[in-house]
Amino acid sequence: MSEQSNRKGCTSIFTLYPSFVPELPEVESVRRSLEPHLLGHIVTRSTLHRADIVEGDTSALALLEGERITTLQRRGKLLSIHTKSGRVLTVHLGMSGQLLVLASGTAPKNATHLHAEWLLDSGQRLIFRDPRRFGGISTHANESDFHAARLADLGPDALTIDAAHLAAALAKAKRPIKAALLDQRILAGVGNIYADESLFMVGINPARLCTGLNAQDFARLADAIRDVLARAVAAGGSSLRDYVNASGDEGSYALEHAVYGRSGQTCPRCHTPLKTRLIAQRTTVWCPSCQPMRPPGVKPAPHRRAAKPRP
DNA sequence: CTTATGACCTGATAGC
DNA sequence: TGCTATCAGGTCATAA
Repeated sequence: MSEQSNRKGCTSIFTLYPSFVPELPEVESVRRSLEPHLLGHIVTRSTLHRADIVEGDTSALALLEGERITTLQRRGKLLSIHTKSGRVLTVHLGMSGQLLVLASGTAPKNATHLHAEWLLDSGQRLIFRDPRRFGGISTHANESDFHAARLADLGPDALTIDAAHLAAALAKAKRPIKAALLDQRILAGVGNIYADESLFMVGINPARLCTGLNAQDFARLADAIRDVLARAVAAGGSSLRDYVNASGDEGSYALEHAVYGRSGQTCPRCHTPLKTRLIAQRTTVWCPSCQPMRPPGVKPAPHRRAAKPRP
């Protein structure tokens, strides 16, 4: 698992290494940690080392050179940097993306795969590093272009997902609920980790088809998604703060996953051996006892006979 | 239209 | 020891 490898030390004043594959909580933690270093500052120089990680205009201006950063936003797993003149630059961390803030004159410990960097008027440098290059950057001249190109196809943010939207979007979907939760057009921010965790929390089998879920299922699922993400944001934030404040230690935080990454172990709730298989091409772990294919008390629907024509 | 699948990419790890 | 095979997964293009 790459989560350990992502937590190596660094000579920067701080590093923003997500403890896990970046999903919504990790991106939100990065966003919050970057804010004090970026907001109000001017990009004095932008440098692109790999043009193919950028979608859109790759000019210095498009890469925010000379621009003053006003806000850092996030929708799902997508981070966006907004400037006073209205330009927008997005960063998606993909599988292995990192955003590093370096003090003047320092270099990252691992200086490979550095694809883009921004020198700030503070002297600090912001660096985008992404070994696997599943992540990337996009540039937009204004807010409406950014919205049309990047936000229009994204569902509402998973941190504030409500039951009504979930039910409306999925009630007629003929696919496993887990596959639907991974679909960023339905809701933005849930990946493989939090999909499995949320489904475990509400006792829904990840292979169950959306059409088999009722309004109460969607309501409890929406509650669980918000809850598990909010708790991860809080924990991830403290982890990053620990790292910044501590003397170089990586921080002791490790989120307690109930099922994710626990293949071959037993359910933390009932101690039944967990099951593992691929759903939507992703490793999926669940408890066959806590997450039955049929909810308790529900019997298979009887076959319906054709109505007899009445004379 | 909806849903499914392979490709992309590199680092870690297991096994020989 | 060094080599090879396998696995991880977010998103996109393409297929069914």
